[in-house]
Amino acid sequence: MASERIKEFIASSLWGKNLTAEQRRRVDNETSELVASAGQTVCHRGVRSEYWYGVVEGLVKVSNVSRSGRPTTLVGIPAGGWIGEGSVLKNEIRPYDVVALRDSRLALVPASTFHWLLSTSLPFNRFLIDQLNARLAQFVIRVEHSRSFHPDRHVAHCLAELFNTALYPGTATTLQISQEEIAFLAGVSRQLANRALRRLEDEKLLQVSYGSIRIINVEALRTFASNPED
DNA sequence: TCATTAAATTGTT
DNA sequence: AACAATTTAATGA
Repeated sequence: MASERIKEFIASSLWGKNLTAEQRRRVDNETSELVASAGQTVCHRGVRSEYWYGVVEGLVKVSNVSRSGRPTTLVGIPAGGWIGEGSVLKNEIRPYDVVALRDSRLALVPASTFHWLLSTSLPFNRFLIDQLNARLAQFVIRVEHSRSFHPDRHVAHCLAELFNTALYPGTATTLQISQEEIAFLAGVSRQLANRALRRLEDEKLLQVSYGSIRIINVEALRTFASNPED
């Protein structure tokens, strides 16, 4: 049985709020909670995907360590976001690690519950389509950026995605994250991330401080990512 | 509460 | 990648 905290999280989530009372009762019953401390791997690569994860508070990343030991972060998920539906849908071995970037609280929806929702709830399906579509758009833009070397734009885009209110309604304007992690997230060097952040601060799009950033204008950040004035 | 030290993060080459 | 500078957290008087 989920804690009050988790119940509230589900009830206010983009898909949970549209379930019937009966459906929500079942989800509440079957969802569990996981508290992860900073740096902890929530779910290891190579394990069969048993859960769909919701980020109640904190920040997690989906990452991969190459054979040569180089870490690559594919996507960051702040509070309010959901992750892991791809593997649960395909019932496959999880291809990536899910790691907590700082102390985080997660909601664990079992794969069986997930599939039941998929076959009974139209709003749930709608949410999944929106989520997958948003991810697709995110990666399409990334491919575009990877072909033209514009690290400032790219970092701006990655940050804007992190503050995407359509995907992560719970995200506050301030996020605790180091510049090093932002660099991993954007797939650029720390130097470039540092340079981009100060450029974006100059443009009054965000404010950087020790170990955290505050977004001042998400829309402008998005615009900057696609329409730089340089 | 304050000073000292270690650890984390940032700035620079 | 390496190093220096800065900020925060932890410790103990």
